[in-house]
Amino acid sequence: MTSRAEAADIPHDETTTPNRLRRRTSRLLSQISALSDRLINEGLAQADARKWHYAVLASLEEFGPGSQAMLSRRTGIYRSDMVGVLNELAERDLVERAPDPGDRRRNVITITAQGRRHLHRLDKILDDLHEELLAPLASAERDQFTQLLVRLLDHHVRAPRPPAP
Amino acid sequence: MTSRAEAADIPHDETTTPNRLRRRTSRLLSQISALSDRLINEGLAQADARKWHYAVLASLEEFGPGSQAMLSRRTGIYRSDMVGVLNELAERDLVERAPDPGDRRRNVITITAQGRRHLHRLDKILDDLHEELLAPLASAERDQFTQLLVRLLDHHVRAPRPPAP
DNA sequence: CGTATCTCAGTGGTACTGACATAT
DNA sequence: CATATGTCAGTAACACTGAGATAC
Repeated sequence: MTSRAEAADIPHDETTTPNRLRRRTSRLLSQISALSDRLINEGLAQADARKWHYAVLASLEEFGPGSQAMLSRRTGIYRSDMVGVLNELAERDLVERAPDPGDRRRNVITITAQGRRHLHRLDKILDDLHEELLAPLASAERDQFTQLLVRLLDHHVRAPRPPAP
Repeated sequence: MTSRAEAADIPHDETTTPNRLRRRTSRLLSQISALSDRLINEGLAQADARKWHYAVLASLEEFGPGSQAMLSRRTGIYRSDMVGVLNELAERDLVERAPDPGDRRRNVITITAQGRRHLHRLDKILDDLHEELLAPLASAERDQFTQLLVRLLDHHVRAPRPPAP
């Protein structure tokens, strides 16, 4: 009698139907983000890396050496968490941490040759993972998607709340 | 001398420039998702609610009463976490939890009249929060964005990994 | 028997806060 | 003095695992 109750568990294709539960953008975002994070972390784990490793190494290669606070702003990692990430990277000889002679509060973080090689490996891995993540989207749609995300992020990072005039 | 070093911390408008760090979709996703989660949780907190509350109540109103396992599948909340969410909702008299006479393993969860009122309040709040979240996007772009998210989620939920034929 | 349900206990990574010493 | 930096300790919510008891 109740044996058929399970059939309707997950709602079927109703992408056109207004469906509050499925269409709340915030819900979609967190579900897909969780999915994406899991995918990326699993993939990077095979190279003994985590996603923060990539963020820091990429930032170093693109913008050059910098202090921990600067790296923190570039990558979005809190500066209290940056310490641990840099510890891991330094242990693996992927970055070097040296005191800044010009400002003795700071450390200057530099990517090593080994760090560069590692970064390029991670880039390859991430290419594959993104291919998997974005599989259902055509190339133009992927660009569109990325552009929309960039605009959202820019808006909120630059104007966290409407500034008081 | 070093006082101007901070000026270049955060890269400026380069949405057209290929920028590995900023354009990795997975990074954009988790950053925006974190942002969105914070926004939504702050907003819902003012109504003594959390996002899971909304998911469960909305699911109940749209699809009717159901067991905890069914709710779990509908909302994406793990069965083990559903227990706590339902405890909170039941404490507030927003749902009722009664044993299923037809299957004594199960509880039947039903939304109460008070739960419905609460849900509608949450819906209003969420409308405003989404307005804020999606502020930089035009209406058509919001729909586009949502559609892309839906397609991504559907793809990965229905085909977690390419199914063995 | 195997499987599904509800529950609880616990883990690990994450975002974030607060505080401290040191230096500018 | 106020502010910036690197560090550490700790919190809360979250995604997820595992196991036990009960019922199918």
